[in-house]
Amino acid sequence: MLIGTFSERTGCHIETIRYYERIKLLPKPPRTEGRHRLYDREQVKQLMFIRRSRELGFSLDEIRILLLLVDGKQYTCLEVKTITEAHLEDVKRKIADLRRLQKTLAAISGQCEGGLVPDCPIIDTLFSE
Amino acid sequence: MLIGTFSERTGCHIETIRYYERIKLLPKPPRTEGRHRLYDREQVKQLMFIRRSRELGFSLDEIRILLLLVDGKQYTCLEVKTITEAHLEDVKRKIADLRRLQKTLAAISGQCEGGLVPDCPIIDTLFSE
DNA sequence: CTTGCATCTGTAGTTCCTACAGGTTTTATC
DNA sequence: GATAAAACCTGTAGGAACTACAGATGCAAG
Repeated sequence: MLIGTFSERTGCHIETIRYYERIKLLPKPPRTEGRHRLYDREQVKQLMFIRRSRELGFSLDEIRILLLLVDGKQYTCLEVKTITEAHLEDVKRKIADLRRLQKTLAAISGQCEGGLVPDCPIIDTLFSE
Repeated sequence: MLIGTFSERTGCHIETIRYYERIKLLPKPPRTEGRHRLYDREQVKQLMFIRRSRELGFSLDEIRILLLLVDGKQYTCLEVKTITEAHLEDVKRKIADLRRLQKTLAAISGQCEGGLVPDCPIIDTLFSE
């Protein structure tokens, strides 16, 4: 598949795909005779993983490590354990934060149900020190 | 409290705090006679909210809107419903993605338990098309 | 009163994209 | 098979969200 289709399937802009290739986050794909890039399904999965991880707030460097982890063979067992455990903590915290945000948003939306504009400082009870 | 303490309590770099003030995400704080910034607990909450939202992948513009939402009185009831509902969808998807990531990481970590370096392509079954 | 640390303003650099400009390749149409 | 439109190419410049100085000022302690 050409880069346009690849872009559509992954929801990733064409420019971003070329950027990821430049910084070596994605491997250099084979080309057609006219030098157009060619991708397959395997790479769709990989780019989806990258895109979603980015949306979840992981940096490209963190994603680079995650990809190597999932790929296996780049790290020793101890390193794998250390890195995954750290990420697991991070992921748990993010889930907890998102749940709280979800509740707040639902509460705000609910208050509006009756035609009232919400005015209580809900934020106070959330994301506090 | 001075900006140093404020920075510690929120986990936000001093430069970032000043940057947020410059782009009007944070209000201009009162100053001491020597022009040093003064913050209170209320602002700690607000900045924590901003920081965590950023970690969860929201843009500063989205956060600006979230802050106005939570603050009330900036939007009509219909606007509030529309915006919160859109964000709720987004939040739900993020939680689902994080859960899958959590499972993957746990699986990787688990495989290592026995001293084995993981080598199966777990990524294939996750974050696919 | 001076030494050292925190803060100040301002600017330049980094990361992660995003948007052209100007040129080539492919594909659809006549 | 000519040609026009769409998709692709490389390269560079711009934008968002920080981050890291440099050089000056404020302030508390010895």
